[in-house]
Amino acid sequence: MSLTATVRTPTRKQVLTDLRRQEILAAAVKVFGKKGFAATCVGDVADAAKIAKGTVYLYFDSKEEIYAAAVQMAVAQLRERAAERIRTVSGVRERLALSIAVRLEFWQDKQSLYRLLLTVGREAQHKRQTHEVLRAGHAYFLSILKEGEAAGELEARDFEMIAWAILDMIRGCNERRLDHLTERTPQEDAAAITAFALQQLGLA
Amino acid sequence: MSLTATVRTPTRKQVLTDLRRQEILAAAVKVFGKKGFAATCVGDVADAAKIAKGTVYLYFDSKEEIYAAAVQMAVAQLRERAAERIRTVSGVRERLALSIAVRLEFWQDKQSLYRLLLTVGREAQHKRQTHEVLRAGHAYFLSILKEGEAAGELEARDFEMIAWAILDMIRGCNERRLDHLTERTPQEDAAAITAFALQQLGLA
Amino acid sequence: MSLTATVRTPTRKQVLTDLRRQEILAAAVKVFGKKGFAATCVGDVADAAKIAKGTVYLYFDSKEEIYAAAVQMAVAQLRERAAERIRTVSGVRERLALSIAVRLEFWQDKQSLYRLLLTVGREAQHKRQTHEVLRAGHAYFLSILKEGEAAGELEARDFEMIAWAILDMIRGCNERRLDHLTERTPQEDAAAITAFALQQLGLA
Amino acid sequence: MSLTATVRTPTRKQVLTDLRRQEILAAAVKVFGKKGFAATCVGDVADAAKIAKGTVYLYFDSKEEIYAAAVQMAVAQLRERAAERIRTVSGVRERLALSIAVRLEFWQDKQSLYRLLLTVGREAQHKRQTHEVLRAGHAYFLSILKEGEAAGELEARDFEMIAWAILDMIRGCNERRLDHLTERTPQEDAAAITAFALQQLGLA
DNA sequence: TATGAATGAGTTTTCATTCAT
DNA sequence: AATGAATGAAAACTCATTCAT
Repeated sequence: MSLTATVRTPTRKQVLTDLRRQEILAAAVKVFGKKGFAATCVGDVADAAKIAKGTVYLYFDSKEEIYAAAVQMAVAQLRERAAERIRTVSGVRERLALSIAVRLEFWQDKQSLYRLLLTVGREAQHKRQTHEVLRAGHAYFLSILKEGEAAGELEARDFEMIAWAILDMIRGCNERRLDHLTERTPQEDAAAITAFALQQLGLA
Repeated sequence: MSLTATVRTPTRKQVLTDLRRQEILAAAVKVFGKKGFAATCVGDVADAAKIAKGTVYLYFDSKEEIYAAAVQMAVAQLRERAAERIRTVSGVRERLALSIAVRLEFWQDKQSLYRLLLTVGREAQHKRQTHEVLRAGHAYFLSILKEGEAAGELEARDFEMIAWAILDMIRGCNERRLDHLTERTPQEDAAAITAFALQQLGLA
Repeated sequence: MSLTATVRTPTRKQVLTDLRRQEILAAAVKVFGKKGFAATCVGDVADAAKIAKGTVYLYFDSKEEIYAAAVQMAVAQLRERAAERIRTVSGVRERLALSIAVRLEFWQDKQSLYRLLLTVGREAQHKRQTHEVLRAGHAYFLSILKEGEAAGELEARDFEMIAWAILDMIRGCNERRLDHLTERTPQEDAAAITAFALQQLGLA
Repeated sequence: MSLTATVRTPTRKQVLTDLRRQEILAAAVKVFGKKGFAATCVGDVADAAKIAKGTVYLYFDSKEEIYAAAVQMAVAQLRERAAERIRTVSGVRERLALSIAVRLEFWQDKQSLYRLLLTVGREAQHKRQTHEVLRAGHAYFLSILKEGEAAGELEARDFEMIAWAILDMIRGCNERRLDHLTERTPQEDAAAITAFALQQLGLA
């Protein structure tokens, strides 16, 4: 009960609590992604996290809250990773190619996370969050194109539409791979989408 | 009890039954689209259709069957609409333009139906049905392109990928309109997507 | 609206009503006997009677009432048929042999009726009726034995018990035949049971 | 957390689980016996066991399984009881007398269990299980008789039929006592049935 | 009188959440 | 803090009964 102890204890507790929360969220992402929100029961999450059902409720108030936190975590990871590789290159061609490639390769080993975003992001109560992610992606590609125009690398076109088209194709390829509807690699898809975009931009 | 009456009776019953089914399906589309498949209970569908819960089961064997029928109805309607307009034109350019336009205009007044396909189609147990719809759409555009090649209107390209890209862009535009993320009209979107496609095909 | 018409009409109606009731009961015996009371739904009875579900309720107030009437009918038939053949013979041996044989042969073509009595008669609310039938059977065999004693054909024994034993064996044989647990004919069973009884009575 | 505790823990859990199962089964026997299988709902069983409806499903997968377990329990108890007393005697007379007595005395304080077997066993879906019980009983008496023949204590007869007759009489006596149609004691009934059997076997 | 579509209370079963240990 | 047995509200589905035609 010394001063130091009093100060440290909550911190240590906080760290442990956060760790447990992360473990539970990782498990939640896995099972929600596999079976969807409604078809997943709290017991499934607990099992996947190798803890008891009751323990889940020590860290989250409800199933809803678990889900919301899982989505939030997924989105945060996505943004962080995506931003990280892009700054290393310059020029429209390279930045486009890399941005597309990142968005296709990133999910390779995160299928359940992607599945979670797809299934859960569709549910009414999470629309807003999903829209934010989409808008951010669009803004990002738009900025590449506009900077290209500013740098004289591109002529003015309907960049808005092209940016959406790029996102749509990325999403389509990702979903098809997730659902085993394609045998192409992320790299092959990235190349095709990039070529597609360049042709629209008159850079082919 | 005239001969005609006797002959018509089963028809009349059939008509009434079909009407009820349509009513229930319309209600189902509405509530499934709003709350998702899992979060909607049969009572909700019944309430929306203003009938008793048990009555639903006179027309459908299970909640699953209602969903399947709703999707089937939507797909059938779309196909019919598409087929009826497509007969009026010939040539790759026109067929492509029209097919894309139909797929964008069709959903204008069927937003809850489209929402149903989006949300519910994502759930694990309905993957297969969703995939069928996607594959059918892909096959359809692919056939237009291949016939164009056979007719000498197009040179050989990666038609597979182009067909998927068209579908991806259509889907993206539709979803953005559904979510009020765009202010473009279906016609404007159709024109843009068609232009994209033609450029990829070297017909721009 | 003449006097005759007024008098006749209810009679004619009554006859028709009774006929319909009989038809429905015959159908009820069949399906109740096959599936039991609880597992049979009114629709099954209606189907078996080839009428509409609603029509059943024009002749009976409830499913319970159908069942009660069916049991009553079954019991009445049983008594009538059993009594009919017995008076033709005299002497303990013959009366016993014939009484046993009748009770085994009677059910040969009335399996669903017997099944009905077995399954339904077991249910709590129909205990009393079932007991009446059993007691009547016991009283009947007891009277044969007592008359035999009075006539000097038999020495005094525990006739009560022997009468019950005869009934028990008859019932056992009937049930085994009903359930296909035996390949013996009713006649073979009757002979065996009669031999048993005679041995107990010292007449073997 | 001693070694013993660690070793015992699963055992303790198992014991508690078994206890609960027994409690539920006891309640089930009571209500099934009173109202029959179909007319009893799981809530009734839960109420009788003074637990919540959902709790029942922690110990049994379905209403069907409860019934099956109850019957199995009854049969196992009967067998155990019979086997334990039968080892004390030898010779056809004694084994027969004892086997019959056990089957009559056993049910004295288990009326609702017996009622369960009677009422529920009659329902179509449980026929098979009931038949198994009957066949086992028959096989048991048959084996006593055949061993008696092998040991030279009995001459060959229609043992099949005699074994059935014994079972039929036991059943009749049991049912009459259940329904208050008799005032005899199980012991008196046992003596009478045994005497009956011995006379048929020429051992009287 | 006959029909069978409609009803809604009742049944089995699941599962998020609580709480005694 | 951790557990998992217990709870009971809610869901899918059934079916006896009613009633408009």
